[in-house]
Amino acid sequence: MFRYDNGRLVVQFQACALVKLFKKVIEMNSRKQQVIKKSQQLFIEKGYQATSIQDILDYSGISKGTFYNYFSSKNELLISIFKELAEILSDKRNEIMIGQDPADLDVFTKQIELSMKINKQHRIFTLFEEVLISNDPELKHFVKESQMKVVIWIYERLLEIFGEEKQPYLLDSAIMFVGILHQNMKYYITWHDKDASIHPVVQYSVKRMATIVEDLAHTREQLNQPSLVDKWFPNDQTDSNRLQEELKQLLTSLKKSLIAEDQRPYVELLDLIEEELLQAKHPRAFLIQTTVNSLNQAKSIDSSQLEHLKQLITNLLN
Amino acid sequence: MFRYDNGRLVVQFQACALVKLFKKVIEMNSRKQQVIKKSQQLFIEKGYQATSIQDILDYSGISKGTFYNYFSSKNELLISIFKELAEILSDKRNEIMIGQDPADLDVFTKQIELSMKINKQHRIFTLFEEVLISNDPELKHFVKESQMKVVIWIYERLLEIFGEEKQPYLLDSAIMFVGILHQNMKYYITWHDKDASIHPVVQYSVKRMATIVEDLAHTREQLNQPSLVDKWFPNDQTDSNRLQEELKQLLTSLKKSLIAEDQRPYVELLDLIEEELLQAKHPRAFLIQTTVNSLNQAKSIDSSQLEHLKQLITNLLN
DNA sequence: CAATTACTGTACCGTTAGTATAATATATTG
DNA sequence: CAATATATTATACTAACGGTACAGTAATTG
Repeated sequence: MFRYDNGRLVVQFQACALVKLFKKVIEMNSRKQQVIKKSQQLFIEKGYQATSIQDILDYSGISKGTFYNYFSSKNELLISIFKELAEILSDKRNEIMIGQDPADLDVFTKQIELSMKINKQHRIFTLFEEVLISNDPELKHFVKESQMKVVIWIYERLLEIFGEEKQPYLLDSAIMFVGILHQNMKYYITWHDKDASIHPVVQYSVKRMATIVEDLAHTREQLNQPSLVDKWFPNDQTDSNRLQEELKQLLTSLKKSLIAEDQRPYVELLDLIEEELLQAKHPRAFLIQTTVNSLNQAKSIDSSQLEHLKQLITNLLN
Repeated sequence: MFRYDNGRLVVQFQACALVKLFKKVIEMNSRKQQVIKKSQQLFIEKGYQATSIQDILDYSGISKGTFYNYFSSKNELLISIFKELAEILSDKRNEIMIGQDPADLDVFTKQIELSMKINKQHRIFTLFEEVLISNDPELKHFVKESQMKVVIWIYERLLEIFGEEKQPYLLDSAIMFVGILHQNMKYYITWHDKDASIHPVVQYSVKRMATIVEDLAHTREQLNQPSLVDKWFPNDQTDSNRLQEELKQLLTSLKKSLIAEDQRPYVELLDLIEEELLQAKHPRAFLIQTTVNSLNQAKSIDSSQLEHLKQLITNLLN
């Protein structure tokens, strides 16, 4: 499987074997995921505070030792859950964007509606609120940053939708949109049927936001300068984030065409690239490079996309 | 002090003596208030969860037995604090309204700004959030109801400001205004100087809300019917609330004129009426009646106002 | 097979909210 | 003033929690 060619290490094997190797290296599977899943269920049912570690142990069928082998604390478990959900959310949002006009307000509405659905399912708001309190500064910071990221994502989408000329007012609009949306959701859910579609709420909220954007552009009133974002998130971090977003979008699009062509194994390869590149603390360039090379064999991936992918990976790895 | 006149019990004495009697009957003073005050300080500094009961005992210099004699639990203490703050807020809001046009948007802005200031001072948002989590259903319900009351108060103010013809859209407007305001506050505070005036934020938020109201009236879009409020708060309760609000406004106005005329003792009498009428579980009609009667001697209170007061009290007591 | 690794079980620590109670101080009342 | 009632203290206690420590066991791997 490994061999030297002119002093350079070369790895060659089928996609399947590579997948196996990766799965082991990345150790993303196993019971840890199970524990996350189970505790997530418990948190949804009972809430974070109300769920004791003993509950989690009983429900997942592991011992305390194992738990603290996986997670250094209950809070760290919660962060893991949040991160996973954020990943899912981001993936699905990108999926919606494929082949669509980024400036289409309806696409944005669909993305928000989906986010709200997942939020509702997993009680993310409740968990966030529950945590904003906790004494763990790390956890607090994580949640605050997550919420900030949501605002920034919306801000950047609004930029695509309303264009550069509205830019000075779009950070304010994003902030207020989040407020409108959450508050509307809250009361709509308490007053209407719990299983009622949230679509009207989202649509209604988006419309209000659009009105606000127009109004702000007209009255030229501004509360927060969009440049404040850079202050909070250092430039290189936002740059990196942007690259990550771009990569994710590209990957989702590639995956879709692969699935359409019935070339599933390659999808797994893409998953593994994403995994190693975005999740691992120290991505192993060598493994990623190998995987990308083996993508050459996939016919449904055209060379320009592959070039784009390689470019993104190089940028992300430096 | 007591004497019988034709078989009817009559009480006659000066305002001062009456005040003393009341203070004892109502037992509102004493160290309990001190404990509330001290623990409030601790909650502001350290947060609710992070403040242990032992901290409160040490800081207020009482024993555990006394604490649990005053409050049945830590949560109940928190409710006491909330109730007191709500009282203060309501008082100050009414004070602002005296002699002003209820339809003036600037008056509303001032009321909101003041509420935000007090909220900021006492970290009410944080405490509310901190509590939304707790497992105590009573506490949760209390907080939710409090937030709902804020929305309803805003809704009723908007009704005064924008008039009946906008009524169908004012509940939605109130809900979204709360979202806009809170969200704007949150990011404004994190990005700007902590001691910066919040006036621009409030003004900005109110303007957006006004835009939304106009837009809704124009597009005729509605998410929540204002009648839903009655569903949540039974009619008699909202009626009672309205009476209470009216009483409070009248009292604040009376107090102001009394202070202007330098007749302080009567102010205390009014305080005691309010105390007994709105706080006590079973207001003693007899005591209130007596107090009101002794108000006849105050020259700065005209008879029409006194009649109004008597009418309100009768309505509230049945 | 041997050695590393993953996992279990149990006992333990410090802290927390809340209970119980006997002793003591402070008011109230006849 | 003295008897009584009430308010307060001090202390010891319970049960639950998050988290630690560690010796023993099962599974995996080269």
